[in-house]
Amino acid sequence: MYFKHFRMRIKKDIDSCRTCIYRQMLFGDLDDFEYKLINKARTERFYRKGEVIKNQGEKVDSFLYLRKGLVKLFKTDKRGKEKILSINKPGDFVNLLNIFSKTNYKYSIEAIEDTLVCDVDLEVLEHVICTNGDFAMRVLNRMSKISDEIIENRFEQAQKQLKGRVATILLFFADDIYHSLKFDLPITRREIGELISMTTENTIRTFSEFKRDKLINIKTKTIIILDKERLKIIAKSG
Amino acid sequence: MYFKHFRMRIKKDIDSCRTCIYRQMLFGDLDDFEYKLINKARTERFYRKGEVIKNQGEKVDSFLYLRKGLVKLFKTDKRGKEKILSINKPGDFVNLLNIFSKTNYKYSIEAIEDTLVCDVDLEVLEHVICTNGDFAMRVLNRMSKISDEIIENRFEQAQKQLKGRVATILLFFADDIYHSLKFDLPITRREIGELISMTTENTIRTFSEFKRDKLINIKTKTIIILDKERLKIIAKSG
DNA sequence: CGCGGCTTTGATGTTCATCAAGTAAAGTGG
DNA sequence: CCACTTTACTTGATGAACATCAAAGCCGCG
Repeated sequence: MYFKHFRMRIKKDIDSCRTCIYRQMLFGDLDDFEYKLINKARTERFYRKGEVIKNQGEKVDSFLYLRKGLVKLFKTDKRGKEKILSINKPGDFVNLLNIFSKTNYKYSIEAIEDTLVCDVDLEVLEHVICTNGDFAMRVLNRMSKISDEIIENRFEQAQKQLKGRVATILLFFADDIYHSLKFDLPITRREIGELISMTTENTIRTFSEFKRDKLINIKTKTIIILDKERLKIIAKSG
Repeated sequence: MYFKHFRMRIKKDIDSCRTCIYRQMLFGDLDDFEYKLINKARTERFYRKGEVIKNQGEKVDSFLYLRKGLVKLFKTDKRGKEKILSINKPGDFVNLLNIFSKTNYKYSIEAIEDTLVCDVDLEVLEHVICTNGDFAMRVLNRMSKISDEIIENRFEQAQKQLKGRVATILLFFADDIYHSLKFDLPITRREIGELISMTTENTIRTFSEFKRDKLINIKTKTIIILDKERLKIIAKSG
């Protein structure tokens, strides 16, 4: 694979963290001493598209948050088929829900675009949680919100059939990830299928159908949303 | 409904809490002062089968843990159809994953057997979390574990088809809930369908098929598992 | 330039939901 | 306690949604 020649860069750039808007969300209210502790325990890592960040089975020993790029969380079943659990974007606390269970990763994490991740040593994070109750509450609050979202999302998606799910994922990329009606898909059709629980063939068929109906335009990886309103209706009603 | 004539009992029996094995799991290491705080904020509530404990949309203002009985968490979609998210048994921290998000219940909770619930005022719980970092860590650990289980469960169930899911739910009742090969179903066939995402009719059909194949015996609500090994194989392979 | 993975389309088959219709059981009211 | 109503349960027939299988073109890359 092409990224094998690439040497992973690890940065320790305190200034880039001080100005990081994502940091503010969780670490914003820490006092100077705690902040320095976290910052010393923090590593900034860069991954090329396609690189694996964590492997299913690895020990969970750090807290990850995504600064730039895009990652997918996925699991492999016995037959070797993958299923994508979620796609995370900048600002997401990728593994927050699972880091405190003292077990190994139950899923893998892979960069699907060139990605910058902040990695905070878990022991240090736990130390700060133990000594700063308000910070602990913020972590709990964040975890609950992530959990709320997952429950709500699953519930919504479960009622939909294929067209609705494809429409939803297209709007997800357009609105939540790229903030544009035109974007390049960061994943293959097979992966989209793995994400919304359908086969590659039916993913493609639905794409073709949307193109026929002038909802979108497709040129291999490039998608242009032509009729967002109708796509929204399909995404909602199923 | 028959329970309308029933007056809800609220108890404040400190001794029953001191000896409560479930309490130990989370509140075991609190010091005397904190323990008394929690205990004062605690209410023990009894619900008859069929009673609603929390309604979708209600404010989340307490932490619930189940001492006796059985509850279901469910959501209603636009068309009025219900979907059961999970069934909780004694020892489960029913709403732990969601209580810190400062929003309202995204699901309803209903007793599906006569049920005893401990209800701890959320503000007091949060106070103790803020002042006791080790306790905060135990809460975080518990949340992560619940989350791990949900992810794992969903992943397993998603690969299975109807027979596998029905077999799984039968083993769940036999092994995890009643610890017996013979038990009375606490929910209707429709509800089983809502729990494993299939129609009432197909739930029944699968039951009938299992009966024909001498895997189980059914007499309305009463189930006897005749061939657990074969049932396990079906549950696993799908 | 040829190999392997991605993409595409069509044909076929399976799984499951929906519809219909009837029986059994359980709650309700006189 | 019995008629009445409602809800739960059951089975069969039909059709829709989706997976699977097959085959071919495309594209990047060694």
